[in-house]
Amino acid sequence: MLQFAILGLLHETPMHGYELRKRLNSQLGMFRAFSYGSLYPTLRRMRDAGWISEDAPDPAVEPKPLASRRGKIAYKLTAEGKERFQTLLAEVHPDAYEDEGFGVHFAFFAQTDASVRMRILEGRRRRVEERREGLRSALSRTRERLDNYTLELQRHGLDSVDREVRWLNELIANERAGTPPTVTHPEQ
Amino acid sequence: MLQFAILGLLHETPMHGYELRKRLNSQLGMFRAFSYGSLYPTLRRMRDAGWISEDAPDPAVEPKPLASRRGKIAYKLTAEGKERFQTLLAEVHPDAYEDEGFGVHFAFFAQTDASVRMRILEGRRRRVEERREGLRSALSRTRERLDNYTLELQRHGLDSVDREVRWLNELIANERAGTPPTVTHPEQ
DNA sequence: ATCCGATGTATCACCCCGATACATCGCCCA
DNA sequence: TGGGCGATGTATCGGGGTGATACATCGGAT
Repeated sequence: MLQFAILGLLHETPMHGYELRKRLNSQLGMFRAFSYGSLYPTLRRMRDAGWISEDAPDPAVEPKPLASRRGKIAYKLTAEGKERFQTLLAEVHPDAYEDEGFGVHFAFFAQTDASVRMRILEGRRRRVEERREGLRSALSRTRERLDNYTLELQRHGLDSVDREVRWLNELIANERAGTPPTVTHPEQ
Repeated sequence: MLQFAILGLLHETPMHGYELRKRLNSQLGMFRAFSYGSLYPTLRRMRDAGWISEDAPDPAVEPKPLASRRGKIAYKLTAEGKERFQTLLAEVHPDAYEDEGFGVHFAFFAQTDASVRMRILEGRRRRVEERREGLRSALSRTRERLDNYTLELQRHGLDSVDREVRWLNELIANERAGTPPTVTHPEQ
């Protein structure tokens, strides 16, 4: 998943690891936050796999006698990396509508085929509706046994899930109407 | 955090690991789901720490020549475990209003001191408001550079955060009014 | 002149998830 | 009577993520 997000961001422009992490946590974030402890090992794995290449800008402009001279590294996609990204964009693996992956896939919808967009949105809706039904029945089953705080927590969780279903319904309706983005939100 | 949740559930009644996991994911879940891969190691750590003890019901009712006879284990709190739970209930560590811990702490509010409840709710609100401001400024800063899908994702995230702030405001107002639980929700 | 926060790369210990294996039990229905 | 099947139940393992930390540079503000 992190790999997919990195491919997508580097598809726009080459970037340093640091900038990559900032974009990861502001654009795709909100639902997921990545740390360096996962970013750098993942970048190394991707380089070894051949999806990306590293540009160490100046080999020896300032040779600095200190041995610990760590240079800045600009990462960019290789041809294989671009191909890999297109492949991932086109497939509708369950990852695309599970919690961890949906946000990332959605963030790249502008580059995704319309039919794939629809399949992902519907898969996600189905997934969230299943959870909603599970919560509903659990709540009605245990309503008496729980104190009011626990109950309120359940209710709030159920509300959140419900809200996401409605959001997905709007998006799906707009996709069908051929009005993909720009849902008219009254801003507060 | 898992430890706190386990202490709280075992505080009601002794339980098997299996039942424990079910309760964990239905009552405190919604925001977090625990797996056996974390549950059993955690139980072992807690047993070693002395918070809980294991009851293997029948030592040798049926000695079954098969060596692989794994018995059911009922976990229950020790005196130290109860004390530990009370300590955790009383302290207002940042964990209590970070994402991972807030849900669990809230679920045990019925057993929590009123002043601690208030401090946790206010801490959580502050935390979520900070995030909201971060998102707001990030959104207005990058509004032009983003495609409409990414924008819509940001907006939905912002809405969610906003909704949580309003929820916390209601809860805090009710706490102040001395009407702790049972917020009047019109049920759909 | 100096301090400080942002930029930048990197690692480590600890923890958690998802999948899997294995075993028993209660229940239905054929 | 038996046979299947889903729920109950304990347990582990690989892969991977988090949070903290270390180190280094650089531009700007005081």
